[in-house]
Amino acid sequence: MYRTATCGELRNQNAAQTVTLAGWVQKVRNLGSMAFVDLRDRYGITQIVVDETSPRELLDQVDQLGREFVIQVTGTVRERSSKNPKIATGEIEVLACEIKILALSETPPFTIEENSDGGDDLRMRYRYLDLRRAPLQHNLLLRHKMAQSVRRYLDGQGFLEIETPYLIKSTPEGARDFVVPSRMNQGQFYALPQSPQTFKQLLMVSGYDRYFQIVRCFRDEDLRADRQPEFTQIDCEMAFVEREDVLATFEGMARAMFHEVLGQDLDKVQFPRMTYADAMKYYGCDKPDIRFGMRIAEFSAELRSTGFAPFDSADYVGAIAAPGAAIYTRKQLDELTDFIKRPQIGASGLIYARVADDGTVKSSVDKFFDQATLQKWAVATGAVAGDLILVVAGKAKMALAALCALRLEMGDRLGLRVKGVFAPMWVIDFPLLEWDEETERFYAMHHPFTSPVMEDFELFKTDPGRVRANAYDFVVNGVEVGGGSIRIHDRAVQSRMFEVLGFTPEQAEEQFGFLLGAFKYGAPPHGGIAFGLDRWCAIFAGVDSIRDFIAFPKNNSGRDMMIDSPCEISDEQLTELALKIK
RNA sequence: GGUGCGGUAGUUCAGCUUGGUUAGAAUGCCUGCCUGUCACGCAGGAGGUCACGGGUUCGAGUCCCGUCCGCACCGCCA
Repeated sequence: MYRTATCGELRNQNAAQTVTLAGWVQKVRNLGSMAFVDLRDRYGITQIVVDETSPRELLDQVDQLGREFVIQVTGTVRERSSKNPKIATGEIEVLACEIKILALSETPPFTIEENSDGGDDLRMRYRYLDLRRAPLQHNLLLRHKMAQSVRRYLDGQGFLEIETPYLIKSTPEGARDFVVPSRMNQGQFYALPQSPQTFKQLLMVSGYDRYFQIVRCFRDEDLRADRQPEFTQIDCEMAFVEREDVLATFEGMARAMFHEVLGQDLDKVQFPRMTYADAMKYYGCDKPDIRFGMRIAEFSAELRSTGFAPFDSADYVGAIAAPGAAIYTRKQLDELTDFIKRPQIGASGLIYARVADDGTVKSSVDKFFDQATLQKWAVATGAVAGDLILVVAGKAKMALAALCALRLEMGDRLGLRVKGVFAPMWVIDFPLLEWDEETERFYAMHHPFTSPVMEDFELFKTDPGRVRANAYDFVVNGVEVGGGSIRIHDRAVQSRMFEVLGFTPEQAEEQFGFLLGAFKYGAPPHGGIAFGLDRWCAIFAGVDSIRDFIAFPKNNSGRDMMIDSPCEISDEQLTELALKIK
């Protein structure tokens, strides 16, 4: 037996017991005729001591230990004469009588501590060392708890966990596919699934009316802090349901997770619902952070022909009021101006107005607007004495994006985006279709299997862009954590959808014939949702990047820096696959 | 595809704006001393292709151009 206890469990009540511990050497503190060794495993750190009562060779042995050596220590638990309240085992130490080295270690390239001195690059290359650090272990533990919580809840609701294939078929819609060449079918390729979408719908046709899967999905698109080429979805589908059934079921799941994982019981009232149109209007994006107000007020119409060129020529003028920010200095305002003038946003400028203590409004454009007009700005944005009104004008898309970014920036600066506070919500009534200027055709905003809101069905003929989708996103603190829809289960509606998307019947048949075929044999009404597990973990931990919730993530350019992939393959492999690299 | 920031000791960084003696700090590492440490302490030591290539200059870590790499963002992500 390698150990009788872990490094995190011994307390005063274990005093006088003989124990054997095994773990990694965190630190050796050699004081001459006595020495301390911090022994670490994933449960904690226990102090090993060798003192004047110990045999001389034990002290010599301790002197030979290096960081990250794996050792096994047998000794007696005793109360410390000077305790350390900072660690759980700080009351006790183990007086060693035998130390065995199980494995040597080279000096690691960075410190294996709470706050490592290693940079991202290095930590990724030595991910197996990085994963020894407590913060990473806590992250993976959090992820484990979330996955368990999901399974418990959904199992309790009668959902079956069913696996779907990873080697499937490439489709042109949506994200780029990762493809896998087939050796047995030369010149042909599998694609890795962007999501198990069509398979879960087929499972509904097959009568498994409640399905879920915690499943890896693959998208060959550029990465971000919150986007990895392979990521994990909590993928769910239900039959014989309407939107309300889906929302209620998964609101329940979210509550269970908040309770079980974070110990937070959310308000009993239903999660707020907001239409896509309202989200865009008041928050400038489809995933608002509603932990704080500062809603966008539009006053495009009122400000036309006032002689102020940036407003007169703009097709949109909007503003937000930052509470208490009237004290902002010129320098801070310049920073905000630069912030929205960045090429990523591309606003041409920022107009500001301060609300003084007496309620008068003093703006950067006083020459063009009288006090009565400025007062209207204050009323529209809800600004009161001490607030700062920030106005952006320009093309609607850009101005709303700028106001959205500005709102979040001010939220951060004013400490309104409080860690540990969660504002879950549903965004509903997304547009079904999105017009693409480049290819001059409609694309499905969600995916081509999303059901339109039936009362909008007639608009298909006249104004397809205005058809709403029976789709919904689950948003927490400004992050899209999940999304889903009621699906089309009617062959005729599905055909109509493909038609609007510019598919010929032949193309539709070739790409999705299996689904259309299945719908011939009795497809129940169904709908579902998928949540991004990695993102949900990051949200719960209050950080922006999902990388530290994935054991072995990829870097910015999609590389695994540890195993060094992707990499070239041998000529033999290429020949076998009938592939040629040009 | 694009924008911004960065690349200097094992590691994290300073130095670059204003080019000029032997490139510094902290930490880690090594050696010695040390009986209650837990960021142990004290003394000493080793450790550098200043990412790579080109250019400007009497002279480049420092200025310019290109390349590569990392990070963040825009496009993209049904």
